[in-house]
Amino acid sequence: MEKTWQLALLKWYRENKRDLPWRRSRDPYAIWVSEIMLQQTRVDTVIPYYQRFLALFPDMKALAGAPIEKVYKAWEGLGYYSRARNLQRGAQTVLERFDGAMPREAALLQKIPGIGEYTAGAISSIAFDQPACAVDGNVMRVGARLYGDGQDIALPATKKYWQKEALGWIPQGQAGDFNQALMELGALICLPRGAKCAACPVKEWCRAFENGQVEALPVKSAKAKPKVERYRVLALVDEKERVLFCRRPEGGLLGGLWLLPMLAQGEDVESYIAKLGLTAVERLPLGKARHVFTHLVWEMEGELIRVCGGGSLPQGGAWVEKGGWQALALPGAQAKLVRALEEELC
DNA sequence: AACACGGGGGC
DNA sequence: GCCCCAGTGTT
Repeated sequence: MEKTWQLALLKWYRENKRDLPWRRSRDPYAIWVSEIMLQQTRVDTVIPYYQRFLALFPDMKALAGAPIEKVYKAWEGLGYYSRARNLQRGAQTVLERFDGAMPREAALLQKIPGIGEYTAGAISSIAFDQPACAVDGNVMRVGARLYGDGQDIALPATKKYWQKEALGWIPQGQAGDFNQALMELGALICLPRGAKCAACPVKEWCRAFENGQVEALPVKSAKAKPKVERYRVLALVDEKERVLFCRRPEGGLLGGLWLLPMLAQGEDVESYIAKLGLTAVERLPLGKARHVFTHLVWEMEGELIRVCGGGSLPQGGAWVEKGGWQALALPGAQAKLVRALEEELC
């Protein structure tokens, strides 16, 4: 054990790192986009989105000036849609408040919408080689095992602890590679379950490996069970074969995305239709669908209702021609019902 | 400190 | 079906 685990890890990273698209760029904007996409999202999922997004919005100005609808469409299916909105707001912020140049210091980066402690440290270290830490779930897992630490990583206080520790680990002038090396170790070797300790470059230094505690660490307290909500999903189809979609308000669940109107259990379908000045001509079931969010479950029952007449539109509502909804950003939550609708209409 | 906020992958 | 994840913003 002639050297430190930090240098062993760095050496391993340089020999084994994956060839990822954002690692081919030194453009802070490109690195920023990748870090936002990678929040709570796996590398394999992100890659195609990243490439499409950079082709669509190659620089900060292109993103800042784009219609938000296009930004949402590019994000469709990635989830956590406030990331897309904040990324654009962030680009506008950098152009207006920072003269178009990304700040180098983590503390300044954190003033940009969508950039929190982790992402500020990641951009500062990776794009600018500033000595900042970037502590995420991976880094806490690696730390907990290396040091045999049983603190609950679900607690904010534990994150604070590891941020302070991780700052002290950074080899002089190599923050970018070192931080990426920690994440790479967490992603490839020090897995949540089934860790590949035999292939680990720092196993000689690992307390959990030494004590047979690898699977027991890190400690993470359980989250509350998701709440179940039941909805009737309506595909209202008018005489011209147009379908009513509603755009969700910004900020909340699926903010900015388009959905078929949903009625909570107990709400009356007839009166909803009547309120829009419509008359139901024909009704047929579209089947059931279930969608699980982190904190919520939607149990939906779809119904196609052919209507005539028409007066008012609901909040955020619009009649969309058959097939026209391909251009809208639709969440995965209703994908099954929208497919069933398409089958009925063709 | 707790909660809201998506979706996909692994077993 | 259950668990996990390259977090941030709001309250």
